[in-house]
Formats: sequence, structure tokens, C-alpha cells
Amino acid sequence: MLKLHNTLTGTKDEFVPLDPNRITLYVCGPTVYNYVHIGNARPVVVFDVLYRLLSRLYPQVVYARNITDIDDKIINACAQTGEPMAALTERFSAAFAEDMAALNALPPVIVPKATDHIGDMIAMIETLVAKDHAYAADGHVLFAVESMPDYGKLSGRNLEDMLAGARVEVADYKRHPGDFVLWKPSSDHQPGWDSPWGRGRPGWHIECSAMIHKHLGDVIDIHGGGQDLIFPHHENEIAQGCCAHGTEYVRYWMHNGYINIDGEKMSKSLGNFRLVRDLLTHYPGEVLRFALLSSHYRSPLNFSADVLDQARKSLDSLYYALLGRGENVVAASGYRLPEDHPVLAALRDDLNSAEAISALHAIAARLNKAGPGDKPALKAELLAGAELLGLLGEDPTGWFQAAGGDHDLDAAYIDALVAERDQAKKSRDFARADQIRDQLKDAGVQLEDTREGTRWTRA
RNA sequence: GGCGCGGUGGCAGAGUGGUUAUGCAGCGGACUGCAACUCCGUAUACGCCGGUUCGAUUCCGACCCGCGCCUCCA
Repeated sequence: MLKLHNTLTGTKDEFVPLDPNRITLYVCGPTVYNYVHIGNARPVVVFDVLYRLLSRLYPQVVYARNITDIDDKIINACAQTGEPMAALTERFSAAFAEDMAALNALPPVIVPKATDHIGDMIAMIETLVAKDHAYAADGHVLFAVESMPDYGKLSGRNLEDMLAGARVEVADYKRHPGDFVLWKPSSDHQPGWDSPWGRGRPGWHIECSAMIHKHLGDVIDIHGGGQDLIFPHHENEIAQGCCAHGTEYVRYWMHNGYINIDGEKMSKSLGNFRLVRDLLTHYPGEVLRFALLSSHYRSPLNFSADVLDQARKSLDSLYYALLGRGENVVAASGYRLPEDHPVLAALRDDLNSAEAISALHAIAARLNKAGPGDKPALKAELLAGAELLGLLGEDPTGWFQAAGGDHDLDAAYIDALVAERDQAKKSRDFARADQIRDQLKDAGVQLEDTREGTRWTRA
């Protein structure tokens, strides 16, 4: 059984797919007007694990993650640099794909772009207007929140509550202050598309609803994203999807917690963000991924160098288990994680990645202690468990020897010193041997004498 | 003001009505020429106050503290 926390019910519910032969998963992707920060990466990594898990449990998973390539923030970014919109969005889409690949996130099955679906959005808006859930006013088309009795059910608020806390001036063409934009007019120098309401561009929420409808269906199994999307984005998606197609839209809503810096939410508006791109110059992508998975996806994660260093060391201990004590162990082939395996059980419990990692350490401990005959099977088990989390995909020797900084010694030079030290050891010149080891240690290279010879790792 | 989340050992972080994860760091030991890796052992914990209970970190209530959403944001 797979249990998932559903924002709609507020509880951990058993996952019952609409069609067990075709699971549908949609995750909100980035607005491509700059590089993404580590907070943007959290849902990508979290739902990548969900995608891997679902793929293990069901024969087919249709996973879509959109690219928002029309938005006022993009228009503003272009206005500042003079770069054409298509060039800018293409550039940052590619950068996003690169960054996420560095975090070992599998590409989704479908990566729909908003600008490829303007016609679908217009059609959906027309449906909403025809059903009296939307109205045109002053060049805009607005969704009428009062036309939907249970509007607010996802975020747990009602229209009166929202009015009480309103901090924004209400445009006078709105019938109700909570009405939101489906379509808005573009000036001559703004990008726009022809529509029944004149030349304009879509509002933020409609693209996801339209693309879900086109690629995945009227009702999908799971929709994910960051907690800050619950309101208004996902609330409004529900309104659009349910009202346009007369169905329930999404069965399970999943939202990940924030990444914090010094206890405060990391966000573009606060300016306290860390770009994935910059972090990757200091840490392997797998360390970032491990850090993101080291706590539960719904909990806040306080991001710091300390967290990354601990992730690195924890990962090292797992790779050490794969590396062994110098013996050459080949993982058994054809291993498949059993249904009741602890790693699988942990992930099935609302994606408890922290517990899954702990289960990985338990396998590593058994692998370290095992006799030669048992090692291949345990190594295969460790690799299979880790793969569900998208971890331990590197060659262990490569993991430890990969150059990370500008001042790293090159491998040939290190090998030469190691050879010299071996000679010194053979002639029992331990003073010289230790001198070489200390010299390398100062340069960040750790030597280890194993039965099969000396090996080295970068600290 | 409305709605919601969280406070676990030095740090990170799971979990549970009683046997008290896991990783890193610490301490003692084994291994080693000495180390490193690994192994064995070990200390330190559940914000505060009440209640329920044979027994609560885990359930209930109040309180304190921190955070988030209500506006673009993963």
C-alpha cells in the first residue's frame, strides 16, 4: 500500500489510482526568467523520487512538468536586457534542464510549454465563459469565484476570510475581489496572442489546467508543487478544472515544505536564495540531492554549509561500503527490491526519504560486515535501494577521486607519490612514507592502505 | 485579523503509548608499522504546565517560542 499526504484532506491517505495501468502525475515547473535556486529544486527532487517509486509500483506513469514561458516577470526581464522573449526563455529552460540533470532528476515524460498551448487555454476560457463561471470585463476575462460553491477547499479558507486579510487593491472591473484573471490584454509592445477578447496573454493559473487537460486528462491522480502554490495557484487551478469539465480535477494534492535560510523562507523576493548553479561549483549534485532528501519533504529544511557537509559525509560512508576494503566485489545481477523491503516500505509511507536513507545505512553496515560470498547480493541490494532515491549512481572510486576544487592535485601526480610511498614502506622507511602521506593530507588527499594496495580519496 | 505548521540528544533528522532510529561529531576498544577505512562498545533527548493512563516524548487541554499562507514566489 502506498500512502500519501493529501493537502485536500489534510491527512495521509491510501493512494488509489484512477487507473492502475496509467498513473498521471503533474508537477508545477519553473517560470523561466532566471536561474533556479535550491528551493526551486526541492519539489523537482522530491517528486522525482515519487516518480521513481510510482514507476516501481505501476506499469506506466505519465509524468508532466511544465515550463512557464509567458509571464509578466519574463516580460520585465526582457524589457531590462532587450533580449527577445523566446531567446531568454529558451536559455533559462535549457539551464534548468541542466541543473536538474546535475541533481540526477529524471526528465519527465512530458515537458509542456505554456506558449505551445495558448489555443488550448483560450478554448478552456471559452468553456468557462459559456458555463457562466467566467466573464469578460475591461479587456480581461475573469473567473467568478462566487460561481463555485466550494471555492477555497484546498487552502481551507472561505471568501469572507480572504476579504478580511486582503492586502491588495481590488481592480474595479472585478465582480468579486477574489475573482482572478484568466486572460488579460497586452499593449502593443507586450507579447500577445489574438483571442475572442482581443490581443492579450493568459493569466498565470490557466496554463496548468489547460495542459493537464490536454496531456493527462480531465482528472489526474497526483498534482505536486511547493507549499506556496496552494493559494492562490492550485486553488484557482481546481476552480478552472472542476468548473470547465464538471469533474474533480486532481485526486491527490501534494506540497513540499520550504527551504529556509537562517529560519526564514528562501525566496526570490527576500533575496536570500542560493542558486543551484552556484552550489554545483562547490558540491557534487548528488550531495545537494542527498541534502534535499535527508529530511521529510513536508518539513522545512534549513539550508546551510553544515547541512551540505553532513550530507557529503553521510554519502561518503555509503560509497565506502560500495568501495569495500580493497577487494573487488561485483554486484549480483538481476536483483529486484522485494515488496516488503525497508527502503520501499519507508517510501511508501508518504515518501519518508529520511527513513529510507537510514535503511540504506543498515544495508551498508551489513555489506561491510559480510563475508565474500554474501557481498555481491548485498551490494546489489544497496544499489537497488539507492536507485529508488536516485543516489549512489556514481562509480565509487570516481566518487572519491573526482576533482572538485581549483587547487586539486591531478591524479597522475598523486599516483606517483603513492608509488613512491609504497617503495618507502617496503624498505621500512616509515618516516618518508608518513611524510608523503602528511603532504597529501595537507593537499586534501587521504591515503588508505588496504590488503590490495594503497588507495586514495579526496577529502 | 483569518487559516495552518513546527519545537526530539553537540549538530542534522526519523519514529513510537512501555523495548527509546539513522548519519555526522565525541569517548573507549579491535584492526594497522603508525594512520585511514571498517568493526565492537558507550554517553547525551523528546519546549513549558496540567490531564487521561499501570505507564506519555508519543493522546487531550492551556501556555511559551519560532515559522508560513492570506500578494509574485517551489
